Amino acid sequence: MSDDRRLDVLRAIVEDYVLTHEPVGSRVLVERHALGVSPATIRNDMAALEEAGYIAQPHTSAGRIPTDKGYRLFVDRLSAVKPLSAPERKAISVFLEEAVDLDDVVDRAVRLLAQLTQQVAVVQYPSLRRSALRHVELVPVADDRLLVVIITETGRVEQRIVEVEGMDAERVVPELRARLNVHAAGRRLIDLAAPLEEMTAAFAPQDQPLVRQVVHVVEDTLAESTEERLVMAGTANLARTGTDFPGTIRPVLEALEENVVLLRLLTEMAEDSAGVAVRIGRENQHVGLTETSIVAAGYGADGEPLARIGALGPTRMDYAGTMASVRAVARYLSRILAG
Amino acid sequence: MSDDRRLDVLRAIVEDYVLTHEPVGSRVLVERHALGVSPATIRNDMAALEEAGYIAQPHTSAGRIPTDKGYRLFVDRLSAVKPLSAPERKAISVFLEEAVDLDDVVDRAVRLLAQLTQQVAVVQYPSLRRSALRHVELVPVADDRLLVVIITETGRVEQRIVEVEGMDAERVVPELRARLNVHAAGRRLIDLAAPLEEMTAAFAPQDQPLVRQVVHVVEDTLAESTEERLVMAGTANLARTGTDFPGTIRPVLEALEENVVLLRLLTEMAEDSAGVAVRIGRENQHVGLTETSIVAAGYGADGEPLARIGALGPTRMDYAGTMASVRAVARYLSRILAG
DNA sequence: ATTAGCACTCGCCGGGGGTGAGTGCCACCC
DNA sequence: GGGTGGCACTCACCCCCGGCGAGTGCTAAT
Repeated sequence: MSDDRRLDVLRAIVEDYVLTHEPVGSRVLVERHALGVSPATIRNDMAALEEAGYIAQPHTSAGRIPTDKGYRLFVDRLSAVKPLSAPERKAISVFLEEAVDLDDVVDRAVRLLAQLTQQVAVVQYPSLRRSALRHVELVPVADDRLLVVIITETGRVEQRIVEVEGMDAERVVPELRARLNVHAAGRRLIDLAAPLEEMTAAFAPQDQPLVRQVVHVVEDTLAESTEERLVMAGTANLARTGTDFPGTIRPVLEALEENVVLLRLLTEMAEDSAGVAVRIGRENQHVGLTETSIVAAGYGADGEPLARIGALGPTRMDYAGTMASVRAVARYLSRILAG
Repeated sequence: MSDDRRLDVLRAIVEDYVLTHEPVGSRVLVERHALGVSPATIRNDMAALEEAGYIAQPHTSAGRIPTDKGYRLFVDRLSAVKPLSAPERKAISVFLEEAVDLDDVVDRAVRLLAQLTQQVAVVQYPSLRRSALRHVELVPVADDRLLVVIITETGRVEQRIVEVEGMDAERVVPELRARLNVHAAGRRLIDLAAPLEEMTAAFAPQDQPLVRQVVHVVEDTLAESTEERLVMAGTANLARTGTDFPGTIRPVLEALEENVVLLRLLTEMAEDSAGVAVRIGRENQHVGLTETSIVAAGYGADGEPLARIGALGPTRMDYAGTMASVRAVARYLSRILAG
């Protein structure tokens, strides 16, 4: 028995099932794919594939459907990411380039991805952690309140308000603003700690509390909060076919509202050689997502991605197409942000 | 025939139907409500109510369900907004007061409302249009790029980047920053036009393009873009019962993704005397929302609301409870933002 | 190793009768 | 004239059942 043919059979089953949403039997398999053998032979292969856990039967007299394990093998070894056509790539590029600012870029990217994949699309905001600082601005807005505005190389602006008692705005703030920008400009968070510590030491003792507070806020803002923002589009695609999920899509929607869950998932996902990561069905431990698959890719600088984008849909999805779209959008997003 | 009793019957039908999600017949009506007459009498009343268009029969041998018109009468004349209990109010207040900044307030409010109503909750960000300006900050970030940061009385911070050729940052920007803050501080958009025009005229002719551009951005930012932000929670509640919507919830989810549609809807809705506005079923022209009702209320200053919040669910919803929750959250939101 | 043949399983579909909730109407009562 | 009991009627829902057919696993032959 040929192992190659068995894999061909698995590939054919996945492709047919994704297309038709119906269990696929041995006869249609030989009709639709040039397998060169009879249905009986296929049946033997299918029995072996089922034994190995790659496919399953919904009930006795039905065809086979792929298991999570079957999809995994398909994704890892049987499917090639099919590149998009030139016009498609052109359309993506043009659409994204029309964006007027970062929010618009992200918004367009997520809608585009939802449209392309016909799945739920998720875009994580560029992470400040790995993004270099461009400018810090301090604005006193009341006797005891100081607004800290942080501008990054990616064009992102974050603001925080710190409350400080007995602040001498006239004297300290301009100096702090100047020093901060000298020490911070162009640096990434990871390179900031030492220079800022040095800078703090240079201030007079009575000003140190204020300085420390501001430094803390700058570091804090870059480190945490902004990594947590993401936008989503295409949730309506979940309701496309009633048969896609057992019962309701409620648990999926609930999981999607937990941004924390999604963010953890995205950051956990390691990319393979093609730059795309895939989680299939129960590989997602989260209870609401055991019937879904997620395709994700990083964007930003090539070596070290700033953030990730992803597409989420039923395990029975067009992996090749989805992976191609996710990768393409991630690449154009990187290009836009770099330019 | 007593008109009062007919209205009692309608109220009883709405209440039972909302509770059971099943067409309600004459017998259960007299069993569950102290109507004091026999089922036969109720049947006559029901025939009259159906004739008048307030209720309908799904099929010949079924009970009655309310029509949109029936819900409308119920909301307008038959239901009192039932105030929340003291512990409930306390919990709302405490939960919202724990918020650390505006984003957090809005996020907590929307989740809270979704939880309370078991519907989809929507919160519109406080509108800058009616919010007074606190401070404008100008930050040159490159030779030809100027960052404009706008801070409002509600603590909102908006930023825009304007591109200007041949900007003399050293000279003009500080002056413009100073003048802007003198002329704009504490004013609402509606009061800004004249002072800004005057201010612009005071600048040297060669600086006018820059000044006009910045003024334009300030006015623009306050007028439009920021009114368009809203957050949503509880979409999973749409999938609670499969029977709530004919077929799928897909059109509803699609409509909900069109923020523009929701924003228009919210701003169109006029509040009644109780401070709550209700749109029922087909009163929402938007095609995806003809099977849903929306309960909305403004928040912010009492006279002139800054923005609106709303709860959206199937027309068959608990109007009294939803209206109470929406009103309560709106009030506490107003209080938090004022404090 | 592959294949044709064959018996077997079992989900799906359509038809049909029974059931019961609910109605509309009519005659009657106060 | 409004309210009521009685009654025939309608019709969605449920369950049962038999036929159908897709698909399988097994076996024997090539």
